[in-house]
Amino acid sequence: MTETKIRTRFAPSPTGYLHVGGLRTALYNYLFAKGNGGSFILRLEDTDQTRIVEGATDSLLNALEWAGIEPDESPRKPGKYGPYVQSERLSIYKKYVDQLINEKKAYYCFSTSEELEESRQLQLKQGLQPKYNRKWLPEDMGGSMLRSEVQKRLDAGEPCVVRMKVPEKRRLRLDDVIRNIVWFEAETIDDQVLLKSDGFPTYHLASVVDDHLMEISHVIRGEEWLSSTPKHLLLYEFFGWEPPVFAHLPLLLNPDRSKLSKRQGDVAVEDYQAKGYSKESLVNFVALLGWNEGEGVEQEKYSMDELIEKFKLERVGKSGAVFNIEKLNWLEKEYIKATDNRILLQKIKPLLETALAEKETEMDRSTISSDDYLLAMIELMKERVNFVSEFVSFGSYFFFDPASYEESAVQKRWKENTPDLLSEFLSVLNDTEFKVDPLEEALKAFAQEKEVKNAALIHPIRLAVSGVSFGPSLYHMLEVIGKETCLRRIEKAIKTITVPTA
RNA sequence: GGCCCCAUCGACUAGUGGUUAGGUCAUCACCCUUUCAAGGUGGAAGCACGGGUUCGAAUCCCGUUGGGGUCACCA
Repeated sequence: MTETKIRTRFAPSPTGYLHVGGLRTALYNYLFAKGNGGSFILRLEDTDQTRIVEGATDSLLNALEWAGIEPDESPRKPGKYGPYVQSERLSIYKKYVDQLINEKKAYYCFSTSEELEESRQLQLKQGLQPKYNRKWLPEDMGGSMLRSEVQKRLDAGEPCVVRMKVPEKRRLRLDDVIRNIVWFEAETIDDQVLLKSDGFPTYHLASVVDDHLMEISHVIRGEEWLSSTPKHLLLYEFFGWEPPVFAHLPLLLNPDRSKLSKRQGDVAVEDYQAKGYSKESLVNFVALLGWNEGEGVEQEKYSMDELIEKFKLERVGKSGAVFNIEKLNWLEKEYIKATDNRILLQKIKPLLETALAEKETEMDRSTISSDDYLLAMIELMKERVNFVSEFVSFGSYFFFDPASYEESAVQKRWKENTPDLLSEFLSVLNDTEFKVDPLEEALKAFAQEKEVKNAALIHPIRLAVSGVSFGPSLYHMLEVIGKETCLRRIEKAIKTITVPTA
């Protein structure tokens, strides 16, 4: 028995950005292909000329590449990437449409959109389900329209479309990997347009023809396609082709459980990219929306390689999944904690350069730009940040003197005796080596001598040095930032902060 | 409205006739602690409803309800 080669595809239309739902669809197709020694291809469905958005193709390609989902083959010249493009294949579709017409499985239709609308309204008024009425069905297909009449109109160049002739009484059976058996009655299916009056195919025709010609073995797509699948099944039958295996994925939902949409938050991959999410966390997160390993496996973090190894189409669920950002945030944080400091360093450098270019700093630029300094800062901050960008924003005091002091912290921590206490402690600090242990010893000894709690020094010093009430261990922070800067900041704080009046 | 899909904690889910219904995120409490995190421990929280089938249903069947998708010369 010969195994059919696994081939999957992702077939977006270039109408904008890559939707996170699209990302998941692409990912599942990719994972399934890779995990089964198959190929994954990319196909641009640009058959609606009116909806094409300039730059959309590039943004789609970039997002996919960023996520690490790369197609295996390309119709372009060797060495150059590029997806299959439907608008470049019009003659192919035309050929197959002609075949269907010759075989009386499709027919020309000259109805105008006004007529169509009128007919729809009429049927609605009669309480009927609006359906296309086959006024152009030729006599040799069971209609009353003369072939010669059709030909005459065609010759006159009258605009027309081609519709498929859906059989009267038929039950169509879909065997879906995820949804099992689904039955459809042919009478509920309209005579779908296959070729539009501008000569472009509709999605239905183009995708069936392409999936066949490109030898796609598994069509893995969103559930929104489920109800048009019987049309596709019929087309495979018309052509005498073996249909691919279908798998209709559950939808991604808004928190209110409607289909995930703009309006209720970000839906574009590039939005998440811009917000600073890493590809690892986004891919990981989206993979878990509808798929899991099962059988008591408690793993939450998966690398792309692990996903390829473990992904099983059969383990994809049936019900829609809410795109819950909180878990994504948690994953992002997990990834930062698990990332090597040197890799984080590379991610932070460009961000820091931008920040330094925009702002004056009283610190030594060569020091704060040095790898050693940044690595030390990363070590202190990595389990406190939510995004890589926060190393620079929340950790700004590693690079800039505080421009202001957190109001509530001043209220709470800056007491009447604080300025005097700090002034005195300053000279102690001046004689202290700026290392964690000596700093801690010095502070505790001083507090004891002055008969104050450690906290009476710790909190004000943190405030003076960082400007905020939260952050890493004080002693570690002081050590990294260094004596010169710390002393300068404490002096400045003593002069600047006014004791709050109770 | 027709057709189709779906239904376990707030969210993601495990579970395929017998479980104290498990895990993760979020949440709450406590511990650790100079703060914030991180970490540790513990808690609250769920089988939509109604009928069957069965000795026994989250699990199988039917119905109800609810949610969603789709009904274009858009994909």
